[in-house]
Amino acid sequence: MADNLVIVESPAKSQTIKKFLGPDYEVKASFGHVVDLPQKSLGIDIENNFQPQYEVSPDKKKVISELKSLAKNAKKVWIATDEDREGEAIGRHVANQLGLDIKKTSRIVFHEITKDAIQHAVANPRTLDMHLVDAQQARRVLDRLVGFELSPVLRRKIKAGLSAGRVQSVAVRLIVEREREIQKFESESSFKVVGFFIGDAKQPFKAELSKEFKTQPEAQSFLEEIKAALYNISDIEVKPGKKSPSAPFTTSTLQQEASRKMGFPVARTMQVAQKLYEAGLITYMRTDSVNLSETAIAACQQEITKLYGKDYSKPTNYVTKSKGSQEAHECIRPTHMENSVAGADPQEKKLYELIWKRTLASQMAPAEVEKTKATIDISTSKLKFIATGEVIKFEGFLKVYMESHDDEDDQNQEGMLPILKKGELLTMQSILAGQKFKNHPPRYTEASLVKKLEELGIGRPSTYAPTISTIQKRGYVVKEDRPGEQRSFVEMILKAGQITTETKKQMTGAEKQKLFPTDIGMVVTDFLVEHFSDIMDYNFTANVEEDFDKIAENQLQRQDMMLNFYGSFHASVVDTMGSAERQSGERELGIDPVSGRKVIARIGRFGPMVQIGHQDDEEKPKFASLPAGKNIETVTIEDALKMFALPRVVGMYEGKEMAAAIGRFGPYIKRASVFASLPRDAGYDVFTITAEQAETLVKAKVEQVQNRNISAFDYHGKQIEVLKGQYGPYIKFDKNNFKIPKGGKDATDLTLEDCMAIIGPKALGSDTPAKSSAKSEKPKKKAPVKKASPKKKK
DNA sequence: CAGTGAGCGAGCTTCCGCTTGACTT
Repeated sequence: MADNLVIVESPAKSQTIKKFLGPDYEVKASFGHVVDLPQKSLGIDIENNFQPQYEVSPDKKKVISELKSLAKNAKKVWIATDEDREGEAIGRHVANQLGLDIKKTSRIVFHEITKDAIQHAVANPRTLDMHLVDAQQARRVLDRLVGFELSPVLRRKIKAGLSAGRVQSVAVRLIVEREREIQKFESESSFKVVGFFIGDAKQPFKAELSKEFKTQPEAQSFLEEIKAALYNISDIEVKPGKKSPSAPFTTSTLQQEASRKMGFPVARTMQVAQKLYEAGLITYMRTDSVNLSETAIAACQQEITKLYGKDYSKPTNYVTKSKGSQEAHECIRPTHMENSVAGADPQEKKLYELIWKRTLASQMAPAEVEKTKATIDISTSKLKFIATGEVIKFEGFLKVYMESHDDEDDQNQEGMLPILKKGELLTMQSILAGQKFKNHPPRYTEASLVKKLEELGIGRPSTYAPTISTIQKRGYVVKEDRPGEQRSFVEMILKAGQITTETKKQMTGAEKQKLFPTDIGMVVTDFLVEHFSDIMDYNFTANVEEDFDKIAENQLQRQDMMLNFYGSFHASVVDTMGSAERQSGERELGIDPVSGRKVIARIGRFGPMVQIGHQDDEEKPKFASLPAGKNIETVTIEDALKMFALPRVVGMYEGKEMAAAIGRFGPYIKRASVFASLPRDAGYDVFTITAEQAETLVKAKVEQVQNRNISAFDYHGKQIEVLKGQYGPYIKFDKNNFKIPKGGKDATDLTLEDCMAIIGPKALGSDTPAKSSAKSEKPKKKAPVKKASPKKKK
């Protein structure tokens, strides 16, 4: 039994540290927080200085009891949790649970896991910082109060199942406001003029006109003006420039780059990184620090020198600049720089490579470039053409890594220019004046939302991915692809003294894996902004963080901060609960020309919808769902009226009606009891699909269902079916599906006994032969009765 | 697989941050 027990947060870390400390030290993990507020109640004694009522988290009971018994047998316990607000609190809570004397317990910290750092830490212990712990308590209590008091307001005033919080509600707000900006955005177009020239070097190059024209006539008259012009280079400017590498990865920048370069959702990036971390291949993946340990810097230097030579190495220490960063860890980097390839599967390998390259590049020399700018005079105009080019003189870090950007299409791809001389006369090959449209602000991707949140200091590395998934789970936001629209644009070309004008078409506005607010998301945001503007303020977190810092520095008492915040907050909760009207996002679209009744869009019990008429009218209102891709704010009366035309009878097939409608799973054709989905991307439309097309779909579906059955058996009055499914044959029994094990019999050869074996005694269930036939009939009778009466009506 | 659409309010859920598995598909 070791004399010393060291407690850290992460089990993967404990292994490495144990190696550095030797046999006298046992290193164990707390697995994060060990106590928390109760899950199902507020757990804060508001009257009594907002005292939190912490309890051991259910999944940590085992951890605590194990630590307790180890601590009993150890001579000394060291608290080595992360050096930040949360880590200090974890340390305190662990010490409490183990019954240690807080004032005497040794607290050690390190920011990197190297032998030196750990040994230095052990040689310089301190005690737990209770002010820092207090700051964490303030953070925890404030988040709980906000979440548990706001969520019920939303459920009462908007819809069941909703939630609000300091982080998630602001994240949704960002997306809602961006969407409205985009809706409001009116794309202006202008005419950009590009000339293609050839000089003495006989190598064509292009140059842009220094001015854009607002209208086509302006652009056209310019082309007329220069029809017979001569061009010469009036000036050449050559400037050296530098490009520096980016800092090594933090959680947020890793998520952004993995999203841009590999298309990973943020949760996947974290899962894959976790695997790499657990395999000991990279450092901790939840960090806001860009700091590299000295040993890591040295390892990079060695690797760069070996691979590319000494000139490419430039050891650099980066400084973290993000708001509210706590820097308890290093940046995300490979643990062994000499391994340029690592990882167990293709995703891990790709992510590792990205991390390796980014880390290495961060320690490499800047790239040196030469920027050339040539000004071209036009003999018949005062305007000038400008040609720019860039030549890389020294690759530096670009040899390894090039960061990508969100707005790729805005970037001017600066290419090479041929050798040009001042005064050189140029031959104009052609001049192109093309209509260009301004783009609306981009919608957020998961990763760009994380970037924005980090800039605002909202959320932490450990919560970025969960937050993104929460706002989707709550139905505030959806991640979707949206098809673009066709747009026509004008292009004029001046060539050999002739101007030709052409109208071309292009696709625009297509979105891939972008975040869109839902109607619920918009209504909730509007409601919260109206009634709780301070919490919805983008600076709310930054402001409370200042207070937390003051608490940590003993310049502010936790109770004072809580009192100050809660007084006005709770008052607005009570006020809003009492006085605010129920919100449904109702919007009047217009008048139905047939009935003369109002057409409105609103959120109903089951989500957004359109309706004709009002509940209070004598005639009952008619309801329909919103068309795909529309929401309450964008739906038009035409869209709405179209939806009321469904289900639409398309025609007859063998004496029975075929109807087209849109259901939960998209558009479909129904004939008798057969439902056939309209295949996507096949150009079908529920409103226009013909009887012939519908018939083909129905026939195909019927055939598919017939082919699906391989065999069926009777098992005490229940069916065991062997079916052909999308992913191969399977067994269906009692509404459950069972996989047929590989390597066994063919699905077609399975007997009843084989099927029973696959289903297993547990799933075969209670209706065993042991029970009397009378008993086994009972549930059978009950079942259809239950089905017949709709379960929701009460 | 493919429907629904009110409101009261019992009873349940809800927050953010720190960590991994134990579960399904």
